[in-house]
Amino acid sequence: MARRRGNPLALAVLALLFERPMHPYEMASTMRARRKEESIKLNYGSLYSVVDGLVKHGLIEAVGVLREGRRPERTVYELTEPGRLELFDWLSELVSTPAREYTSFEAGLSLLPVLPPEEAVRLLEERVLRLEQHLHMDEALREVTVKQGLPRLLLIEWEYTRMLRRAELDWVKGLIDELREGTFEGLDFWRVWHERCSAGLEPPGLEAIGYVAGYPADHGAANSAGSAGAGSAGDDDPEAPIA
Amino acid sequence: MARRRGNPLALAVLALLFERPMHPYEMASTMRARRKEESIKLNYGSLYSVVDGLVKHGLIEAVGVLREGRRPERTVYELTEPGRLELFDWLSELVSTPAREYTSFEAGLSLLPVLPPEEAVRLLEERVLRLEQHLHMDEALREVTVKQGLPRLLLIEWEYTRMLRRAELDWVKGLIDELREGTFEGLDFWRVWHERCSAGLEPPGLEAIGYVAGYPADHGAANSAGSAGAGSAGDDDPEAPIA
DNA sequence: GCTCGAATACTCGGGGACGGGTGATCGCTG
DNA sequence: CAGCGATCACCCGTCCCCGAGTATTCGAGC
Repeated sequence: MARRRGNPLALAVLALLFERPMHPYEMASTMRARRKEESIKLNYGSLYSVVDGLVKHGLIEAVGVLREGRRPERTVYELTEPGRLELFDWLSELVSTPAREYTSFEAGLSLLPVLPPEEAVRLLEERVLRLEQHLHMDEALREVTVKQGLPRLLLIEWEYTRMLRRAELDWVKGLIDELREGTFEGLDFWRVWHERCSAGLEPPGLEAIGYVAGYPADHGAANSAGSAGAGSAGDDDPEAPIA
Repeated sequence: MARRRGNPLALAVLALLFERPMHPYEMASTMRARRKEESIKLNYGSLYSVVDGLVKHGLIEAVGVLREGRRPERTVYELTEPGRLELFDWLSELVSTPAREYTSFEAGLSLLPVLPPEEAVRLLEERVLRLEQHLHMDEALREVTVKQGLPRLLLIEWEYTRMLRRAELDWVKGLIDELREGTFEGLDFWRVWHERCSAGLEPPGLEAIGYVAGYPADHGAANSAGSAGAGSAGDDDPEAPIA
């Protein structure tokens, strides 16, 4: 009971069984045929464990085992009533409620100051190229798929991701421009800070540009006491924040 | 060697140690102070295991154990030379190379046909509301943070996600409109398909709209035997899924 | 009729993430 | 000075994920 909604693959399984009973391998094939592995991560290891999980929670159940020719057995599953409810409930949640997702580009951006500005620009330009390539390939693949007769209804997620990629592309281009033109706020601080770090020195704190404490005002006193520790000389600022 | 680049939290650890030696708990505090937990998933369980992993691969090493007052011991780590290289290499990859990411909304969209169209619209509208709320809260939080003096350089990732959310918002609105106006291609098929599934019948195949086989042309012959809709034709089908 | 490759159907063991503990200490208050 | 809550610092058991492997069988071509 009260199962943790983890892997979306489980939802996909429920959705497939909503159409008709299937055995796991067939679920995988169907997902492939409909290009759903593009939007829902699929691999066999996960598939079978996810199916087991659903059985254990009573959301699906085995309806029989077939053997055809002398192929291995195939266990066919069907949706139970609780499973049907879970399917609608879970899917509703996914659609109606934006969830915090952590993308790796976001992670990269948030650590960007670690790189020297010039290097950052170079890498961002590389990203632009790659994004453009991906967009073209997507486009091509999409045309093929549509020609095969898959209706738009079954490809909305493509439109979504395509639009996101495009938006990202534009944004990155804009960022590059700002960096190139030098209109990006704090660029000089970036450079200085980076040089000192690379040299193995204590980096300058944010005081340099008006930043005072590493903590929001309300945390006030409580500070990770001994941060000064290692190399730096005795100084009045025991907690040079970024330092 | 040849370690698998998994959790971005590991990268964040490397980045922090690039500035100066720290003990794990301090890394966490620093990330919080800089609002990095917004873009890189942080929890203590992962942090300590990630640190262990980095030590095991020789990318960081313990430089000592401090005890201050009579607090518990704190093991302080520093970056090794291989660690420094890995840091730059990994970060470069994140920035320069777009990676396939699976978001849950994408998963939701790709299974959307499971819901009746009216319900889908309702849920999408809910999403619009929630997105707008989030955007406003972000905006507010951002203002506060900026007033605390965090420079733009340390908040680029916010600009990125904000822009993404905005783009999503617009897109969802557009989709809703199309569905409401009935200009969305295949809407009637959707309705029919859904009703039959709900009634426990075999859903109509895609032949109804010109789609022929579950597989792209080049797979040709090999078809997961029953995909064409067992219920419809006379049953020469040897493996009608359930009995 | 034989071989090669692709498809079928699943198994398994390692590894990593995660969340919920667990003490111990510090500061404040009555 | 006793008690209370907040903070500090870390550990551990569980669950879940995943990718590589395996054994079989069908079909196409020579």
